[in-house]
Amino acid sequence: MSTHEHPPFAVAVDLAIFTIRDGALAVLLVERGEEPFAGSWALPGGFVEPDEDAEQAAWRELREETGVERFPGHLEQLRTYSAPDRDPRMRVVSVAHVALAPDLPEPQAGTDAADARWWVVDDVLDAEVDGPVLAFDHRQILLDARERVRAKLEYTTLATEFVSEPFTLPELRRVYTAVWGTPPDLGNFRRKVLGTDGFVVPTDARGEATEAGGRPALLYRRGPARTVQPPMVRS
Amino acid sequence: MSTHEHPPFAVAVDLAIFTIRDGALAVLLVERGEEPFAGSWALPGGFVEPDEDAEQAAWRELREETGVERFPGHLEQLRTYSAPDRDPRMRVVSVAHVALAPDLPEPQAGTDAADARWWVVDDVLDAEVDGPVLAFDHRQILLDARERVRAKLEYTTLATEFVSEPFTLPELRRVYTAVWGTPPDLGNFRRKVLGTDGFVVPTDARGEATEAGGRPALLYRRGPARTVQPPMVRS
DNA sequence: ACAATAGTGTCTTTTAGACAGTATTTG
DNA sequence: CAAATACTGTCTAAAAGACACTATTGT
Repeated sequence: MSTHEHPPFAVAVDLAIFTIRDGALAVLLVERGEEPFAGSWALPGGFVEPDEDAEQAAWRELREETGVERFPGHLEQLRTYSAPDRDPRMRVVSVAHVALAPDLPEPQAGTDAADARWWVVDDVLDAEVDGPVLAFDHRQILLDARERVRAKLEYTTLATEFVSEPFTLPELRRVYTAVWGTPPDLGNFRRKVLGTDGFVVPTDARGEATEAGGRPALLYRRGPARTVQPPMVRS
Repeated sequence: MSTHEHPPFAVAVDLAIFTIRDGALAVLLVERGEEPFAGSWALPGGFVEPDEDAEQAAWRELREETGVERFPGHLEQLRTYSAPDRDPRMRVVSVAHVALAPDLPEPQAGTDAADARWWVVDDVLDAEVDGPVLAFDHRQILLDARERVRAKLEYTTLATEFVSEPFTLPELRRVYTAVWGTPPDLGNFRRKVLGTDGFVVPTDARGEATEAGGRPALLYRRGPARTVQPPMVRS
């Protein structure tokens, strides 16, 4: 490869930050205050600085956009989007990331963002009407990010990153229900989670019953296992 | 995000091009003729041009490096490597890709490359001695690429991209043997492949017996299925 | 007691693991 | 015929699917 004539690019990170809110998978979007796409909604993101790699930039943006000092969840690279015309201002290559976390506080609007809020993902992607218009290629990024999360719940223990410790199995099951859109069978779900070594580790405590009554659930913490084999299957 | 002060990056693609040669998984490497890492071996790659995205750049490099007009296999993005010091000359972000193909001709050395040849992947990554030294972070890229291929053979029909049509089931089984390092059980392998709708489609022809004799195998073509569910498992 | 939620047990079906056997070719 | 390779069948074990049942809480 030649060391000459490599055109300059800007390199950015974009983040699909997911959480579970009110039993649904939600994503953090910011309303753009400037052209292009002023008034549209976008995934939070920013440029990679000279002394950091894409992952460090993503962690930094994660703290800035959520207003949390130490982000409590999981972050991983999704893929890179590099269509020449994806940003009309200039050539920007974006290294998209997926982040998961237990319920986070309402976000702070950033300096360039008119507003920032959680959206129900299915309302953004699947709604016939009323969904926000997403800027740039962020609709595609969000589609890919949702599919990544759906797939990873099958063969990893990632679902535990959506709940704060300690947690109950019904809580964990609600994560699957929210992400997959349909609840896994109760008994089979418990059998799979408890039968997978290191998925969850029991505590000797139990949670509280709701106002309406009902048996309090046992509390668990995340186990050391990262994969589930054979995978849990979506029907 | 600010539209000001985004430092210039070069954006490159690097390719882990895999094929099966003599029953082993092989990867194409080029010997570097220039500093840095002159004399080391590297994954083929090049810079992304102003009017193309990373995938187009990867297809272009694929044709250039293999010397093939229409590359016959599969290409997908792996992940992006962006450590600030990964290239000592300047800031280069690399969008790595994985390519698979049936046996390709011996490669042509490119303009900057002193030499180019196929290497057995395990000799490059696992050998205690004698393995080539890989330039930049290409050892890590190759490790990630091999793991991607190993994993994808489990839950996709990608193995068929390693053989040319028409092919036999014993040929296809040798692909799994090469990639996983251990042969899947004969009967169970056939049951799984033939029992997965659209994995392979039979032809009415059969192949030729070897010189040493033996029953000729039936010939198949790739089917429309892209995923295998439940997955084929490595023991 | 009843509603609500958590948790257990069990029967059936599907699939993988292991491995023995049969079939068809060349020399 | 033997050697070599391709292919089939079968028994067992593991796991998932479906679904009924028991347990513990609040009002």
